[in-house]
Amino acid sequence: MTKNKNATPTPTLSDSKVKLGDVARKAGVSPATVSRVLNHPEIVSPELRERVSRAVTALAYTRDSAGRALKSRRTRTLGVVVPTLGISIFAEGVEAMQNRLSEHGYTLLIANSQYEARRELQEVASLLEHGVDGLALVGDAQLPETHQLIRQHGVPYLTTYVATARDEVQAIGIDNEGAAASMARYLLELGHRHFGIIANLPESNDRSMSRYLGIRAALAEADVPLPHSHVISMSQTLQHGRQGLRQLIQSNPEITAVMCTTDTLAIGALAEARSLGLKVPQHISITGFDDIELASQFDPPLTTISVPANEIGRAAADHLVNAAAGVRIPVITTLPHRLIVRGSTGPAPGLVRRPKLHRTAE
Amino acid sequence: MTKNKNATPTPTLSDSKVKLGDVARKAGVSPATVSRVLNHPEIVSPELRERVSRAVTALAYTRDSAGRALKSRRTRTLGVVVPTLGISIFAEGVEAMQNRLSEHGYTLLIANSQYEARRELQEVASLLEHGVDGLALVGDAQLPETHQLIRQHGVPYLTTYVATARDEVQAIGIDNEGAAASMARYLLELGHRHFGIIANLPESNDRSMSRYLGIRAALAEADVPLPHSHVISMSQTLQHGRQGLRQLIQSNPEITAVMCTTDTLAIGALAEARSLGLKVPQHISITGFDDIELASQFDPPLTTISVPANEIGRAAADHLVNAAAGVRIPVITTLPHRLIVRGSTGPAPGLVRRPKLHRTAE
DNA sequence: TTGTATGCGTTATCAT
DNA sequence: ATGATAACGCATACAA
Repeated sequence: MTKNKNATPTPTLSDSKVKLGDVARKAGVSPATVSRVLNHPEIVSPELRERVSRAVTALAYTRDSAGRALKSRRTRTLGVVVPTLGISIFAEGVEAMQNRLSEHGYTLLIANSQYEARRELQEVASLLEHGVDGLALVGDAQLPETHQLIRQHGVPYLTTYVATARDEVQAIGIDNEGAAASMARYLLELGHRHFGIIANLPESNDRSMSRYLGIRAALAEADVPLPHSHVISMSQTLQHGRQGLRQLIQSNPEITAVMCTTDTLAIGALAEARSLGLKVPQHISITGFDDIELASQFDPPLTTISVPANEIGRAAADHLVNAAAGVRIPVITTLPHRLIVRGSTGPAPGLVRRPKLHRTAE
Repeated sequence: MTKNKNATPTPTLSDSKVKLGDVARKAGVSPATVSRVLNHPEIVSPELRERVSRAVTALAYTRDSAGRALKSRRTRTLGVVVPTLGISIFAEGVEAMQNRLSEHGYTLLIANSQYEARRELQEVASLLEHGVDGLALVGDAQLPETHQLIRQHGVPYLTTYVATARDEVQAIGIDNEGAAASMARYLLELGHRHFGIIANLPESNDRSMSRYLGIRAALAEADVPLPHSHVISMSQTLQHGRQGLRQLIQSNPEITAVMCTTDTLAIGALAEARSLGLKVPQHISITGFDDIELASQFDPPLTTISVPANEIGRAAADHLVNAAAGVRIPVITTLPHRLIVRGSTGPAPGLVRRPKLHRTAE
């Protein structure tokens, strides 16, 4: 820990310890003026503004965020907690959010919960302690303490990837239940009557649960039974998608349509179907949810629901930046999803009814 | 903006504005003592320690990061800039890094450069202004200004996913060139003599460039020519992988082995090979790089190089936390990669030589 | 329009 | 071992 004063000969770039006062001295103005030029340039006379700006660049001055935050009570930092970055729609949403925040001079703190509500709480606590000006969560399965803690801190926050949330929490996302139901109805129209479901339903994944419930509701409405044995819960990997399909088909050979709550599971299922010698969609139809990049490129391409992760991330960023600036926005935003019909679905075997193409929902 | 003093009846959770002084008063000690209990419990008498702890929990006190940072000159925040989170190995690395930092009480600021060096510089500047205690970058293609800026701030940093970097920059990653060369040698042993390459070579992707150079070197050493027309540069999507293979094969039907610098390109190529009626590996061998989840699940499963993204993220986190604490670590870490032979590669058509299985390199 | 002066919440140095 | 006190760097209320 040795202080290296005057270690480098160049005076301008020598020490990173340039502070507001140094700039002020160099420009021959008061510290307050420098601060004004930096924060509200319009209220400073052009000449001083110019003088100060030159001094700033000459000294390569950058504001110290700590002093700034202490005085202004804002860190220009937002936080986000996602289940995992390993799921591409979350990675995409986070990236979109960061891109938008970058335009606003904000910066993004990221954390992941691994689908565990308790861990989510811990990460939220950590982010709050680090002074985030706002917070984005995913889904609607937080512990009550989590909401309590955030509110106690008086920090604006919202949840994403769902359209509605309990407890007056703002939400930006899609109607998972409705989307899944529309997918089920589409398959019903194709004549399918024997459904299998592969869903990842850990405790704190309410999105998959909503999707599952949406399917259930649509089938119930059409008086199509969905026995317990036709529903399999699997964690979200290609491997488990394969395994799910195998179990489903071996125990219930009558199934003609397998609905998965995510594309990852669905693509695993597609791969396994091929391994089992099942032709898709001639023998069996398979659907996903999310519309990840691979969905359109797989053989056969996957019928799925597109989730506008980019828009979600952008909207969350905009909303939080506004809220942090004190602008109250009462919007609960339900973003549109789309049912994208591709090659993995077709009429139930033995029927001649043709699928309608490219229906859009909502 | 109305101050709501005493708005809630519960005194303990009412205002988030509990500060160190409040705790001190409640515990009947000085602020200094509270600070000591929080930061150096061991130098405080057990009784006071106890009294203070109780007051802390009773008031639900959390330290204010701004005041803390201002005084201690550390934010307990690290920054990372990746090209994009859309590439799974980067998402995986970032997640691993965050997980590790979380254990240390650190928090992670994230930014993405979209493979643009100038943007990377901007994001670095932003992170530095936000007071990060350390910084992780990707690759070795930064602008000189980027390094200059970071050093000027005196912040510890390193670069990842590469084993070496110019200018004495610390690096944690794999030997991309060597790994790609070993893959090329493996294909040479299988009898291949006509190679095609699909690489994503934007200006600031030195990893792909290294891989490409590694291949080139291995082929040159074996006196196998690699004509210009056999090398195609494509951005990293499945679509472009398809397109790359099509162009390559249509223009150069003699090619029997296509090496891609990433799995995404390779899987696109595999998909296109199937569309073109080419059997893999009977007619053509295809290789990737990264070993993403899909690589082992595709049909045929992809021969590739595994990149230990988790280890990279963890090591980067550990290194930076140490460095931020003032511990100087001179380690440049080259992590091991593995050549993973799967079903997408086989002997060159017309030969009976069999592939050796599961060789590991380095 | 510009300057002066104060305090944001914390930690650390100094006494005691 | 504990308490008083002085910064840390900046933004703003107020004075000029």
